[in-house]
Amino acid sequence: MQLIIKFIIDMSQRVKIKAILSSEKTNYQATVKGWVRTFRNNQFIALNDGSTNNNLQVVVSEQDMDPAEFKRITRGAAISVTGEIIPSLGKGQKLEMKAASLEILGDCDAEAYPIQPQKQSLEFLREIAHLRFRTNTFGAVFRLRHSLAFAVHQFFNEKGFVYLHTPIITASDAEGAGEMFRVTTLDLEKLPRNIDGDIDFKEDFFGRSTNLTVSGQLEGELGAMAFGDIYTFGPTFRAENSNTARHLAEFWMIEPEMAFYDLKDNMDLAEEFIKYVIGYALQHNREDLEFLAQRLADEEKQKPQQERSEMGLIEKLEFVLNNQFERITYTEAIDILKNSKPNKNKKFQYIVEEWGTDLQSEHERYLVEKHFKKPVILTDYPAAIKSFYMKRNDDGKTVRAMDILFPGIGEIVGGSQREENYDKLVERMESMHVPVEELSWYLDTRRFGTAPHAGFGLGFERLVLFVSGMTNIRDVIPFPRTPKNAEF
RNA sequence: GGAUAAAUAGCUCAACGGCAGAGCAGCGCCCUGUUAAGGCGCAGGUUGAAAGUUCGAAUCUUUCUUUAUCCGCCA
Repeated sequence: MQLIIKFIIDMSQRVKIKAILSSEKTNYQATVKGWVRTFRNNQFIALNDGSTNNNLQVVVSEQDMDPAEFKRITRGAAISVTGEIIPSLGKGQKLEMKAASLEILGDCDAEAYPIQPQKQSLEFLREIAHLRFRTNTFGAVFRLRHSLAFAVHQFFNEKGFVYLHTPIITASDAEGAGEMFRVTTLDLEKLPRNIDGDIDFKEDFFGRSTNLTVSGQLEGELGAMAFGDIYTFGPTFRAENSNTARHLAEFWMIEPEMAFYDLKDNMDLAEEFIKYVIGYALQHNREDLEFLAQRLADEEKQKPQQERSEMGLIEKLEFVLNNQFERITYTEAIDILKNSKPNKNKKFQYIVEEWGTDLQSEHERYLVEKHFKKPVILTDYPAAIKSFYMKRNDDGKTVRAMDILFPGIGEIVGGSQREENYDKLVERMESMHVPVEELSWYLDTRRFGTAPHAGFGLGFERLVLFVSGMTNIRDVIPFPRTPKNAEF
């Protein structure tokens, strides 16, 4: 607060529009710099500088200006204005700036500028992702994204976690988390071959085959075995040909890994974490959320009655904050689904019949959106459908896995307690054809002072998707990478 | 990877076998305390691409491209 006041007093400094609008103060000189959103009535400039979704109304007088200069005040132009902040003479805003001097910093050809003061489709704006930040919707989304990222670090920092940077380039392709992108400096026109005719990766940059990471978990576990609690937060790459509104080829994942945690501790942390960052956004991004809530409400009006959601965006976020996530086992979920109406009426595309099959999206959605109507943590999945590193339960059939399912998003968190017993882990790897030799460094944690531990992965964009109320994951990352798309 | 749908002016859409249109944006003029300002006028098109059916195709058929939605993979 002190900083803001200092900026206001020092009139030679540029002041952020957010600081001006959030203060009651009037009758002082200030300089603002930003981009013209609209220019109404040859008199009123709606100026936005990205600090807030709200614009500052700048009042200019045509008579006081050089006509050539005046014509350059166009939608999209970057300008610097110095003037007095006064109580607005018109309705619709409390404050406005009476311009004393105005400088065009950067012209904007209004005819060629694709951002227009009307509803533009999200698909079109996605094609001009380099300019879409300048719209209200994307301004709100990406300020929100920033806040959520900041809250992630703050949460873990407050809890004493160490932020560990796990590698982006990795030589292990044994994690089974998905198809990988190859990293190479080999000349694709002239690939070196060994005696057997295979590609000779000894000639490659790292002297071996390398890929982009699909998960920092295995390296994260190494850190947890020293620091106790660590988290990673970095880009993750999956070369899956996934064409959905909730998959990206390049996305940001948060992966905490905690020594001495069991599955319950893991769930408790995940729930506390999600609630913390949502709470942070509610507290710090009220205006952006209110704008996004309105946008969502307008969108909902277009839908048929039964498809509309019962809660508004902010209401939905507060509901998540104030209610316990439902915790049930896979086995309980199967029972609920078996006895559910859509299963009995054969409304499900995939009818739930026996224990052991993986749940389909429609089943997850039924549990979350119809049955419990809140986030659900599913635990203790059949071992056969989960990864090699998950700890086996005493029943021999299930593993200590947990997936957190969110309405509209599906799986937002996937995690587990890890198998800390060397022999059991190796046995499991062998039966799942995971190359034991290649992961000897990972197995060393189980050889030297192994300890119970657990962790999870949270898809950051899926979190932003949920909090922003957007529906396509491509609209919550600045420059989405998806199959057949790596523009910008 | 599979299924379905869509593609018309810069943008958002209409025309659904018979002359391709509106709103917004742009340009010109007018108005001047506006609120995605308003008024009058002008300009803007190889209807995603290619082929076919037809007297006639934006409209029907086929192929391709791109996009969206759903499913699969998953965070």
